[in-house]
Amino acid sequence: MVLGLIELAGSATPYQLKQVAAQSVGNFWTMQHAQIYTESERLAKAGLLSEEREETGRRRRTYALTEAGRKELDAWRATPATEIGELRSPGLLQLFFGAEKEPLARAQLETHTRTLAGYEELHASAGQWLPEGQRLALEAGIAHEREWLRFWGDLAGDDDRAAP
Amino acid sequence: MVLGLIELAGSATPYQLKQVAAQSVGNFWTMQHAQIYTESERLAKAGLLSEEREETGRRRRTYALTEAGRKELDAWRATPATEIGELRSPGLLQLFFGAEKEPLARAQLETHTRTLAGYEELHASAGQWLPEGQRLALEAGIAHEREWLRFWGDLAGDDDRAAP
DNA sequence: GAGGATACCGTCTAATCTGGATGATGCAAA
DNA sequence: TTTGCATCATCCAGATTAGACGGTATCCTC
Repeated sequence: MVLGLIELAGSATPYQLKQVAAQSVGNFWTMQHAQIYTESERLAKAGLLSEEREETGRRRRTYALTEAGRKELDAWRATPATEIGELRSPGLLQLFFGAEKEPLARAQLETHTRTLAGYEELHASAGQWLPEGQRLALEAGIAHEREWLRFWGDLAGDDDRAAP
Repeated sequence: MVLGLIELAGSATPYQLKQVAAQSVGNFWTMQHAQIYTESERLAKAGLLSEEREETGRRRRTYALTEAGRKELDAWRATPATEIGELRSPGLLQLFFGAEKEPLARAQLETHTRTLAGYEELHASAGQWLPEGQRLALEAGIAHEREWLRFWGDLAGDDDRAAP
């Protein structure tokens, strides 16, 4: 992720990476900011990033891909992942262990609705100018949010239909 | 998760928890086995679990919910989560950063297909006897797997349609 | 009934990651 | 000038991960 972000940015400080990540890839793959710092350092030590540091003031470190870094990134991209990841939804966990459907569904609906709205706005405003991979990832996010809305929506409505 | 699993089992050793988790909740929320041991220990120390240990041989520890543990679990269930979790799909990450669509989609399709088949089999064979929450969670998993199949299926087919 | 294969089970370690605090720098407005 | 806010880097304790390791029970074979 760090290599990929730096490729997109050309060169960047860890702080900038964190900013960029927060509004893009961070929606489905997160890293703590502290980890971005240590990871950049490690990658530099491994020769995959070049590091340039301000001598004064903030002493920011600016990183860029080295030839080895670009190769590593390409190699990673060229090896299609077979793992599928986890859903890891706290709400689903509560449902699994017997939480009441109605209030849970309402709470989840609210957040998912907001998230979806944000994605769709981004897609409408920036969709056409995004690199294809990023646009597709965004569309995947939108599709899954819609799925969540369907799912929790059904649960929230259940009681109304069942009660009478 | 540990409290919930122990409630379902009545009482259990960490090893058993790991087994049960692996085939159920573990599909969307994982924990390393080492962590299940330390977590059980911590919960016991906090008074939420009772601990009974074999004096000889394997010296297994068997845990059960205490009154405080049941209360804590109930409290957790009664506080609907508002967070929505992450998708965290390695394949999506590669797509985001510009990996080639075709081979990636094929690789992902294969795993997702197998996962979905497993879920559906489970649903067909055990669906009616599962507690409602567990069945619903399984159905959520199935729905999302279907979504992934749609998504990667479109990508795998893209080139065929676009090439000529 | 000895020996070995295999499954069962718990513990350990190093490396990494998390959440959040801390504190410093730079910039702009009052 | 000072005050406030955004920017930025580092640090820490505790939690988590991956996987090795070692011991215990069971069962099979000769």
